Amino acid sequence: MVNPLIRKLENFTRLSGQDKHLLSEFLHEGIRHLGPREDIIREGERPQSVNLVLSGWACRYKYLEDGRRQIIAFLVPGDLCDNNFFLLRQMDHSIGALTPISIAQIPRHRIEEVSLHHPRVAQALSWEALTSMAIQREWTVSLGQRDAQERLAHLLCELYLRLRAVGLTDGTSCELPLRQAELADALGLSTVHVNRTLQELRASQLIMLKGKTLTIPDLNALRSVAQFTPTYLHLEHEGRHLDANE
Amino acid sequence: MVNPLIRKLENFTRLSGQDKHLLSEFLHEGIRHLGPREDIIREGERPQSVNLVLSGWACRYKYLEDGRRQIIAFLVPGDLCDNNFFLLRQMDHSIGALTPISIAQIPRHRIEEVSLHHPRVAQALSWEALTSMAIQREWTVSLGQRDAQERLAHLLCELYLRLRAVGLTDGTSCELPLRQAELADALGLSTVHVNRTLQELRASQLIMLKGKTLTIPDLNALRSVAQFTPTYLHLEHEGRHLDANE
DNA sequence: CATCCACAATAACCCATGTTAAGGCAGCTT
DNA sequence: AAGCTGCCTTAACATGGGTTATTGTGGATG
Repeated sequence: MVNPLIRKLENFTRLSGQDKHLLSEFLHEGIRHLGPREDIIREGERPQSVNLVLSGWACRYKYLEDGRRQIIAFLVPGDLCDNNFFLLRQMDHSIGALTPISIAQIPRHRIEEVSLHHPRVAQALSWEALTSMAIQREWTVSLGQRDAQERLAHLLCELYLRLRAVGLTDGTSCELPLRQAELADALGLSTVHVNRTLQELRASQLIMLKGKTLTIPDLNALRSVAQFTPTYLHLEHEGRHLDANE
Repeated sequence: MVNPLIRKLENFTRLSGQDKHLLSEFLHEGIRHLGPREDIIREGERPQSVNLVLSGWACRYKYLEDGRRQIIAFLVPGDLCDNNFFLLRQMDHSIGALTPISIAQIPRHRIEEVSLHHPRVAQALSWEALTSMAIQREWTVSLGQRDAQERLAHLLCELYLRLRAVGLTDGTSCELPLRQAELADALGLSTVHVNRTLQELRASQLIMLKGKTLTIPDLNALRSVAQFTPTYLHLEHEGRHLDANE
């Protein structure tokens, strides 16, 4: 298994052998394995290191006092959970595993060392932070303006492209190890309505979803339902252009 | 007028005289004055510098094809509009002025220089980026889970505390130069419903809002309506604790 | 000082989505 | 193989908030 972070960063820039070596050393410091519903880090804790998802899915989430839960972000292989968060006194949200997951714990000093002495890698890590902000902004747009069908279709497009960027798609399919309740908490909808909306997308032949496998037979069709524009993922660098259907 | 960025960063850390000197030099490079509805930077452009709000209000926003608009963030004095965005090929959203506004254009090389040679200032700028991400996450929670009254109350608490952090409150009052249509686009509600909800908050004596002045006679009361917890603003550093009513 | 104009305030009606409740089904467990 | 258990599906009904339309209001302008 190649370090999915390297794979992801190569969507932004070419990395030298030395850069990759540096990044692959991130893995040697301590790998944790967690099961579904276990927390990687919890609201209120003080983060001391940076967690990198190697395999499996996780999510940021926050509970309100009365039990409502919002899933704030999904984290897939190659995603950094909390880059730079050690600057803060405490986590303002929790991060939990959704599937069995393995994560590398990267000690703070390694990150700081890289950002001091390896500007190219530091830049790539900044790019990863910028795209995760861009994704958060796009979620704001979805939750504020898009209706249920657009919102769901938009999320599925995003997840498919993010997985493709780290080599985790297979033709027109990818894993989608989420329960409808988790989709609901991410989309700000009820589980019942997520179910209805999935039925609609299925009926329109826009998606197939059996078990934990999602198939998008015609990505452009789904994109147009969602008004999805992939720009915000910032996956194309100079001279390289993404064909969303490729 | 003191550089509001310095004022803001001092909520995170103590800055030396030299640090402050460095930061105040950010202002000398080019100050732009824009009127309401003028854009600071537009979706699709390639950012070449970093914009700092000195006075006035701005917002990030994005239009969907059919004219729906989401306001993604409000920017008040001391906020950096697009720190590090020059790493990206293009803006994935626009930033526009809401009031007459003055902004400093900080050239890319100044920022890079600081992050290479002045780690304390670089850390402070990272902190500012981390808090703006935290605010974005909290907006995700609001849009996904909170009903209209909670959402509005939450936003007002947030804005009041952010303004207080840069010295722009006066007792229990602050400026709120937003039209109801802008609140609506930020909250994912219709203008009609924003109006209804403002009436409710007024009727409950939770806020007073005449002209462009907002008064929150009892911040804790408004906080409890919103289930507002200020942690995510990360305004208290070691040894210093915020009294939300102070 | 009359007229605009942008914005705020209300009212009447409607619909997308929430809520509650009741099956259904597949994969474990004993 | 019977019975759980967790999740998906569906139905009936309720409601928060949207839509459309009209009126009010205060500050700018000729």
